[in-house]
Amino acid sequence: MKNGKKAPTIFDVSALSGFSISTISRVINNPEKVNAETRQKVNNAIDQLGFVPKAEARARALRFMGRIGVITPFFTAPSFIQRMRGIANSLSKENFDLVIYTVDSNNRLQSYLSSLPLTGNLDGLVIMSLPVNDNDVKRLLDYHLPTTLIEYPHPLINSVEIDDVEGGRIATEYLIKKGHRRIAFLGDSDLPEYSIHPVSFRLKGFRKALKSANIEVPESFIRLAPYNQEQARQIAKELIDLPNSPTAIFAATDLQALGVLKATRQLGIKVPDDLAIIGFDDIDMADFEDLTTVRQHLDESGRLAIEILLSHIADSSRPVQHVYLPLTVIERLTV
Amino acid sequence: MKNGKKAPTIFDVSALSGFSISTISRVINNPEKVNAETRQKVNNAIDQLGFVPKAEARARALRFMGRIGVITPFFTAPSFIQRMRGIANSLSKENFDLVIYTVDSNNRLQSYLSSLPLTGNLDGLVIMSLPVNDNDVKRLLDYHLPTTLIEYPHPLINSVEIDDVEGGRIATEYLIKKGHRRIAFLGDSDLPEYSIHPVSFRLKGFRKALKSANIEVPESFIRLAPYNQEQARQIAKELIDLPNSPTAIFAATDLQALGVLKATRQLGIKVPDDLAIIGFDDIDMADFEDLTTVRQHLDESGRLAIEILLSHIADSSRPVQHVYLPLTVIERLTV
DNA sequence: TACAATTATGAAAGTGCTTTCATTAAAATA
DNA sequence: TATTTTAATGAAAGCACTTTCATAATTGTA
Repeated sequence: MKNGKKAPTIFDVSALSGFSISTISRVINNPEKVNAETRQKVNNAIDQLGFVPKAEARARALRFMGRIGVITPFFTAPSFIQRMRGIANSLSKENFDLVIYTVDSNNRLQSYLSSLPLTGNLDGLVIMSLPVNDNDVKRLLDYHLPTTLIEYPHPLINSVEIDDVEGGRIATEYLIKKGHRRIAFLGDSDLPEYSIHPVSFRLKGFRKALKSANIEVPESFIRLAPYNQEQARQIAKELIDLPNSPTAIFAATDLQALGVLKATRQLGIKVPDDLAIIGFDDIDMADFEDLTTVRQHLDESGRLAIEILLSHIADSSRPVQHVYLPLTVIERLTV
Repeated sequence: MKNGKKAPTIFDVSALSGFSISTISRVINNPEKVNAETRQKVNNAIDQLGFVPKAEARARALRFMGRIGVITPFFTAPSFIQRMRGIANSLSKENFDLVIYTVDSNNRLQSYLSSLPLTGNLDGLVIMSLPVNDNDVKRLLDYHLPTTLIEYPHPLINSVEIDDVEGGRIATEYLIKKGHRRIAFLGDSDLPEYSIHPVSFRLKGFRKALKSANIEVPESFIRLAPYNQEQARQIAKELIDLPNSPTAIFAATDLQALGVLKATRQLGIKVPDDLAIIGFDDIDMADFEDLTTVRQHLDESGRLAIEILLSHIADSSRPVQHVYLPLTVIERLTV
């Protein structure tokens, strides 16, 4: 198969197969554009020589690597996955490879952030729901690695964001408009050090809306719990057991809202009559469960991030873009 | 530092500094061969432009980081995502990058399969729920690209599989043991040409189990529908409306089982008393919905695939491994 | 001071690939 | 059968550098 010689080039394959280098290149990159018989012969020659195209030469000729990196928190929350889906979908249409870097500690985040821009084997980077500091940004800029941030903004870098305060406000106002006065808030706690915490902004919006409406919230109505359904269910039960319990709960993430919903089912509480529930995110399951929620269009955020990124890769003179995704209450059956 | 332009090339530095590209190149690669004053000027120009020689960057990229590719069907079914999660999780613990190749057509699959082994970019490959032919396998082997298949086996390549026939049998027997005699089957149809179809094996198991138990199935009890909840819900309603309707439904995927479950809620049918439902896969949502199902431990399949892959990367003399994942009925509340 | 060495530089020829464009052969249509 | 389309191929022009070789300027030597 391989003879001990120098690494074979596309020219060797051309010589052995009798076809031009253009055809060899085609067999490798656009096999469907070449006659089956020819393709077969070329492939034979490739196999015979053990030819492996050099990535560096390829990148040089193409002027890009065809590879986008995504730095994302540990693959676990449904919302991350839906963003990823948006990213993967639009990327595959554009014929880019997707390289995923999962972050499970501050250390790892920093290590990615400091090495990735230097390696030169990425055409662009998406940083999802993770904080970057000025130093990281400077490096990204210095090494000309086009980047889009999702959820965490920075003035010098493209971003796709939502206004969490506003989102919290919208959700709460919706509840108020429906006549609720005793409204509880359920958010997540125990966030890992490397991650960001949008929920605290949603809480801010919650407070703001109530203040505008001149409604007092007892502190016992504001609860934080680890981000999972089990704990949310637990808290929901506690809230329901409170004397003068809330008539509505705003859960700052859908996952937790679903936990609350489950609690109501177990307790035989009627939703929305006895208790209204509104979530935040609009994950896939929200639709299935008919959960009323604030949609932030997760898939779209991924799609958009890629769109912006690719446009900046194509034309790096474009000005930095900061896109705000609209937030809307999706009315379903739980309020 | 950088003005919004394209990434500068050695030519830009040449133009700005007034020296030829040869000199620029020398300043970078053999600084001692160029006059100190010239070198200074060139360096100034380099700094001014923020020029980063691509090749050098790439050299630095020779960091110790491996790269694992995963070829996966279009990022959509929850089961794929859970497998991915298993993969991403175990990979992030090791020093490997994860490159994702999403397949949305036969063409693309073939193009990945024929080009990936050649590029030498990957240290290992996982092919998820996608069929490979002997030719593909030969290429993988010839180019020494360690590979693990998930769900679709091949004698010459590592694989992580489940026995779908057996799974269908288990689910059906479970229903029979619970006293059901009129059992319907709901599977998915309209599979894209490039994908595999485990559900047909589950149907085989279904038939087998019924035969062993001497139970006849009317053909009207065996239904296929596109893979989504909406259609599943529709079909469920039709089944329920049948004269002498089934007392149990085996949905060959959880997603469809959940569609059925939703139909029962809308129709006010009591589960499991009026209708029992069993699914297959055990996706996250199954737990939330208390769906009785056959667990195939999706996360684990991803984890295992990586484990096998890495061990083969470390020691290529290892014999091919075919691992069968156990299937068990997870008893929850719908049967 | 004449001539060889040395040093600093640029022109141009690679490097291994991709892609555009033109050409030819084959198929489809009139 | 003549003519337009389409498919399959090759020639050649990039791509972003590195390297070789030739040339000019400077220094060293007798």
